[in-house]
Amino acid sequence: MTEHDGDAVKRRRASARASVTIRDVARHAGVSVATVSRALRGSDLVHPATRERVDAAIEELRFTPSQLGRSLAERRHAANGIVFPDLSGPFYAEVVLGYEEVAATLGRSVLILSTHNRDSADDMVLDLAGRVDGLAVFGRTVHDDVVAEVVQRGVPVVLMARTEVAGADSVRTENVLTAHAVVEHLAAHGHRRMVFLGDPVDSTDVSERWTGFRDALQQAGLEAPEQPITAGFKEDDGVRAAADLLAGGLPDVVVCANDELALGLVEALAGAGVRVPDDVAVTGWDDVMAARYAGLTTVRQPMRDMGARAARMLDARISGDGSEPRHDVLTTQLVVRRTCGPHPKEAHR
Amino acid sequence: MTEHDGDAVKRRRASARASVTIRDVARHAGVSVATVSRALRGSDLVHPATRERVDAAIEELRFTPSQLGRSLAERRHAANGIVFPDLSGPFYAEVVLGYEEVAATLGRSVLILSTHNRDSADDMVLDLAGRVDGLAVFGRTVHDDVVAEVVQRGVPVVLMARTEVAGADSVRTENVLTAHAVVEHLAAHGHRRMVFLGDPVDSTDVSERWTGFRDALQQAGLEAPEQPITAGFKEDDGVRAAADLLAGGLPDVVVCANDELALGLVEALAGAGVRVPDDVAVTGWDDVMAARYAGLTTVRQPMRDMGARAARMLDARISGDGSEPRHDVLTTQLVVRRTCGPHPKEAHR
DNA sequence: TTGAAAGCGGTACCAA
DNA sequence: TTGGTACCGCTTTCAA
Repeated sequence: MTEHDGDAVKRRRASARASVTIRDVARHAGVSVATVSRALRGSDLVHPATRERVDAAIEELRFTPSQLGRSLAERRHAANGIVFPDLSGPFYAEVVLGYEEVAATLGRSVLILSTHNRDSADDMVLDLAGRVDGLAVFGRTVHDDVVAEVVQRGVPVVLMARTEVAGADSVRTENVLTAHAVVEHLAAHGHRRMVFLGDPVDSTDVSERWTGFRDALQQAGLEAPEQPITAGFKEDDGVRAAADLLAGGLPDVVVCANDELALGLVEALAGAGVRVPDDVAVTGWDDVMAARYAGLTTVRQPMRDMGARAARMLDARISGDGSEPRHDVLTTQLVVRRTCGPHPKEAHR
Repeated sequence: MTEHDGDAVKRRRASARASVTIRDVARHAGVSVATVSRALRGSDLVHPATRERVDAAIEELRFTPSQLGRSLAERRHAANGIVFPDLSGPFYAEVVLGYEEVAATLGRSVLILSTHNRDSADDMVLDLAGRVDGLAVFGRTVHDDVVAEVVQRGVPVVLMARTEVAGADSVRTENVLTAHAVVEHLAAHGHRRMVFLGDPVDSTDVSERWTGFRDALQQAGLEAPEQPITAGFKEDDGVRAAADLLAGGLPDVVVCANDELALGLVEALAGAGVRVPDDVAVTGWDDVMAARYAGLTTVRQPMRDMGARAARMLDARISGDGSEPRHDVLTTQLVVRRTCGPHPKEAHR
């Protein structure tokens, strides 16, 4: 009776998901699970004839090894994570693209998470850290101590577009030199009164762009505003900013923290009858696709390369590279188009 | 001696990654692993005092439960996958966004994979299927039999922008009606000779857009081309198409399979001195951000909603919904801008 | 070359 | 309320 009950339980359990396990294959092929495992891994300690029997059994039973069992035994996930503040906009897609491509080539799956600055972001990232062999973290997503915690747990971390944290690699793009280049270019147009639109508190990138902008103005002997005009990252933020600018009087130039902001601004200004660049010049940052069609002067960043690099750095760490953390800085370049004003000598594109 | 060796081995193994396990916590708190597990799961069969001891031990040992062990025991991954042909372009990002957002809310991680029409795509998807509780597959990524195989294995699948496969849910956007709307709108402009740019073989979407286009022309009593002008999905493909069109003689309108193609075409035509829409009208499909700034007349699709819906469908299946497969069709709408020609009566945007 | 068995880190049933 | 223990599915010694 008891025996019978036990059987019933066992059967019921098993039927929960009728997955074929390595034991089924072993039984079917008349060998041990160890041998099946070896055959699976392509070990050369398996007799050809045996291997054939195993392969036949695998085929017949349509067996697929469980990643979970495998990962648990191997103590590795064969997966990497990537964390973004948000996935919207044309900007992050490129980073993911570069990252995923490299990770896939290296045989690692990619887990993606966007925090949407939710309160639970910290927990979500910690949870994610428990599912991967390495983690890439973009910008302002979680607090430094969460990053530190992940590092502490032995999960390699690479930071993207974010200030360094002890024990983690990082990749970012150059901002200060390019901010100078932007200002110099605009000054060469004869523009004098320049303002910066964007919130330095939002990200390391914006912060660097703002200070670079201000310093460049001072170096050029031009009047630098005390403060940036704070704004978010979206087109709507640009639209709102337009209203404020119109109310407060237009400068010669508005240097925007990113393209979406700049595009929204240009659009709204145009809607209000202000001509860009005749009445006011505008520049962006990122060089998203829409910037080309809007003729927006901006700064190009190698986003895809950033993703790819992060994936490779992570791979090195996971593979046991114990050297000092690396901090790569990718170069960016000014892309001159229409919104900075007429430029007789420079080449358009 | 043997004992000593065993110990050494054990220690070496353990130090491979000094992770704290539930057994360590149990020992530390002076309880059984079962109790720790219960405390972890928030079971109310744990005495408050005991729980406190367990919590203290967890805290002290900085214990984090292993997702792997948990998943293996629970026989679930708490993760979903999503497969794309490619991640580039402003288009897919929106789908991922909608998908990830819902999945995250439902407590599932998201694994992302792009196949880049690699030969190994089939294997990559099968591998991915082994790491998730459900899979969303976009467009032409893998063969139908791979999808069938995944379904066979008991992993719920939802297809996006792709023809149905037995046993899988699907979400797609409406193409035929909108193709008619596009043609009718263009005909109202007085345009007569219309051609279609894009390759129906590339995707179900393009195929439907092409046949809808052709049928609409016939219904309108206009001459319909026998064949589309084949082209890929990128701006470059549009640039190449421009050269061919210029060589072969311009039609009144070029209806493009997607926006990037249309934008590349418009750009290249402009570069060749052809005025859009005066000399030739152009329309796209997708309504990506750049389309707004280029004034491209196009068709808007609710990409984010598609992703969100796929995630919810998957959730229902994973949760045991055994009803007949659902096939949702999302409505799309014509967005009239400049590139279709002057339209005195309609509203711009 | 092969097999037995001890893990990997949890969960949950059964008995106490 | 608790503890003992048998799994979950695979990998990898160790011994034969």
